[in-house]
Amino acid sequence: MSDEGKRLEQARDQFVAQWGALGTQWGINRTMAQIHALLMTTTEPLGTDEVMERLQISRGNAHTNLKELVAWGLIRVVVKKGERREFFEAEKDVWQIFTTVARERKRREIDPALGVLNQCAEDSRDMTTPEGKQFHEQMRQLEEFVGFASKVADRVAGMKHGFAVQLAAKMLG
Amino acid sequence: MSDEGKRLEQARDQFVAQWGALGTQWGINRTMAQIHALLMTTTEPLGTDEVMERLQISRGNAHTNLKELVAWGLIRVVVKKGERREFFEAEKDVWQIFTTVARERKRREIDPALGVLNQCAEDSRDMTTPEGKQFHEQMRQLEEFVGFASKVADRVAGMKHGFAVQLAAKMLG
DNA sequence: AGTTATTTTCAGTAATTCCTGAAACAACGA
DNA sequence: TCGTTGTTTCAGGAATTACTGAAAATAACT
Repeated sequence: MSDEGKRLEQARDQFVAQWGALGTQWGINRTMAQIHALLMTTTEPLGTDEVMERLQISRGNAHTNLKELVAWGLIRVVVKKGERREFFEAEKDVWQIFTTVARERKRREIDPALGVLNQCAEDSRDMTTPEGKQFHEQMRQLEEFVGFASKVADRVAGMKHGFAVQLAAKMLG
Repeated sequence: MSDEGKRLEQARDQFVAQWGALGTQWGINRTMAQIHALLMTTTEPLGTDEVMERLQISRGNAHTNLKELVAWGLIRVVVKKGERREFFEAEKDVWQIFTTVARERKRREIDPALGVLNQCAEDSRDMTTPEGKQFHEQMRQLEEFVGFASKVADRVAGMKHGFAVQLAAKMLG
């Protein structure tokens, strides 16, 4: 292999390893983050066996996390003609990746919180003691804020890239 | 205890339990989230023993997570005069809570990612093959986006509540 | 100084999360 | 139909993370 080929391989390995470590910080399991990193930096779609090989992981592990990434919408199944097995390729557009992750995190982090807060605010609506009123008020404020965050997330995740850049430029400017 | 007293206690227990469960989704350990929920909905500052009692946890666990919450800036140490032991009270203002969490998450999730991407983009700057160029380009785009997100996060975390509401109203309107 | 109250640390254990490897299953062609 | 190739599931084990309980350290008082 060419010299640059080796360097690329090394750089990619670096990225895969470090992105995997970051994943754990993000509450995403290491393998999933590693597969994502690998596919994001590979032009050709890869099959399960190649992923297993490159990351030195078991078939079950590769399978589970590939499917999970598909469920998130971060990678796609690709069928090559003449090939019976499935290949996978990652979404490469950064804004797309961001909106996908944002939607998923909202679904998993914000929406359930909103449910809890709704419930708690409701259950304490008619309390009359100072302590009870304070509790209700705190729940109400949290609910309001999280509901608000939810709307913002929806709006941002629905934006076209150009529009988001414009908005953010205004914010930073 | 009064009837409403019991209902409040139940409501709070609900909140504490569910907020704890949510915490795990957020990558925060259950106990830490529970203590935070308890203190957020309690007017009087609580001591370590009371926290242990209310959540049925060990001293070590209570201690560690109280200190962790202090480190995050989500709760404060309070000294009551005439009392030798430490008491803790939570920040109750929702916008304060949000900016604190935002800052911490940025520090733990965004900044390290930026480091990795910087490195990888740098290491691949001079690659000449198509595959190498593509890799570099992908790193560059990720780096650009995450750097951008970093700035946005700083800006938002530094905003006064009123200004943020205004901005968001514009976004949602 | 000694005594008591409180905080901090940490070795060992419990709980949770993740991964492996093999078996079961499905799809296809001969 | 059967054999082959590829996919999916899952019981058991490995790795990680969280918690306990008690001992050590610190601080405050007499």
